[in-house]
Amino acid sequence: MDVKTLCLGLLSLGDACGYDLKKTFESLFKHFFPAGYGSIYPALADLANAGLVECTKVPQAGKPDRKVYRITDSGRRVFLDALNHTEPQHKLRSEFLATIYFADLLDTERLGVLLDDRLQKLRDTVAHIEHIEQEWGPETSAGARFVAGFGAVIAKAAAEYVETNRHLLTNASDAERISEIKAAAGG
Amino acid sequence: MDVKTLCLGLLSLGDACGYDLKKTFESLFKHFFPAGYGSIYPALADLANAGLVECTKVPQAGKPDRKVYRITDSGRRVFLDALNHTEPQHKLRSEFLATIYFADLLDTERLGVLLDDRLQKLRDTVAHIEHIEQEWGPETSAGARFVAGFGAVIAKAAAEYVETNRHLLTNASDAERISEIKAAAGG
DNA sequence: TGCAGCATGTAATTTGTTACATGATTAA
DNA sequence: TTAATCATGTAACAAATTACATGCTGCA
Repeated sequence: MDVKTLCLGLLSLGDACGYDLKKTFESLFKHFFPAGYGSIYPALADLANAGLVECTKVPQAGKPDRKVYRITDSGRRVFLDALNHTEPQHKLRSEFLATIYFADLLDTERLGVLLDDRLQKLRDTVAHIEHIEQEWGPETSAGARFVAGFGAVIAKAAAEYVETNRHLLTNASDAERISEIKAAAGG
Repeated sequence: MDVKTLCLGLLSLGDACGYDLKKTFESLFKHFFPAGYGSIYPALADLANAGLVECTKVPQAGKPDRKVYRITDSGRRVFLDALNHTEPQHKLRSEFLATIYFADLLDTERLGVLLDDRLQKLRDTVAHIEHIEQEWGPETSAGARFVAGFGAVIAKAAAEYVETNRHLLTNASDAERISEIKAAAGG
């Protein structure tokens, strides 16, 4: 599943132009499947080229034509097929954790900033997801709700972990750190 | 922070050849910063080319020369600099969540398989991290322990979420699903 | 006056993945 | 005899990011 396939999937829920899709990617999706214009516009062009979507140009005053895409029957089939016959991956790539791995090479101040920043981002994530959920009506799909809940739970767990364990990286001497961490692991 | 920089960082902890680094990437790192030979070997070549590491060839019987890399002073400086002057990202790309978002397009059986698979992978992750932690001696860095703990906590939280909420995707009628999810969100 | 929002894209670059290519040793 | 481990790489390909390029409207 790449950006192209996901665009196709989003179009299966309703017509949209590239700008609209970008907004969708900026809501819930941004937390687990980010994409920018540089991926979305070429994806739409490819999909149209393959006959999986159709494009209608809507003229606008003082703006480029709004190119509204609609999924075709063929597109629906292709998306269903992708959904059912590919094993979905779940990939994390954390420069944050890689950096923290080398915590003893960082000075205390820098380490504090990194942890604070991450914590802030995690809290922002939770707040953003909860905000999105509040705006959802009763028609919202179970899938969307499940995914939002997943994101919120993970971000909360991560934030709590950072909060309760950051002192292990900064406070104590090496010997103290180790015994504390061992004790924490046992509980 | 890319694979190249991370290789440099790992070499700051001790000399290694590409094969050794791959094993390191297959232990804890695989859960938050995966890399294959196709990234590691070119990375080492680049680092050597830039004078950030030095390479010593150790002849072996019936095997290619073992190319042992050692970080240089310049390499250490560059790594320290990267660690201190880049804001580390934390990127998730989940085809799994994207697929689940479209749960209502999946038949129950397929959905069940997807959830079971993910659950199994999450449990494998927890088991693997705990196995790694058991083998660690008292000299293990606080950074490594923090990162391992982080990974384990997140995987556990994810597994628990999937376990306790999967029925929302499969069991009930649409109307029942929605009220259940709302109730769960409130608690 | 300046910035955010609407609306489109292209092109270069970066990065990583996958497949290919080789080959001895050792344990089950 | 078959698979895993050790040990090296290259080359083609896929995919996404970033920077570039344009330009009107409406609000503060």
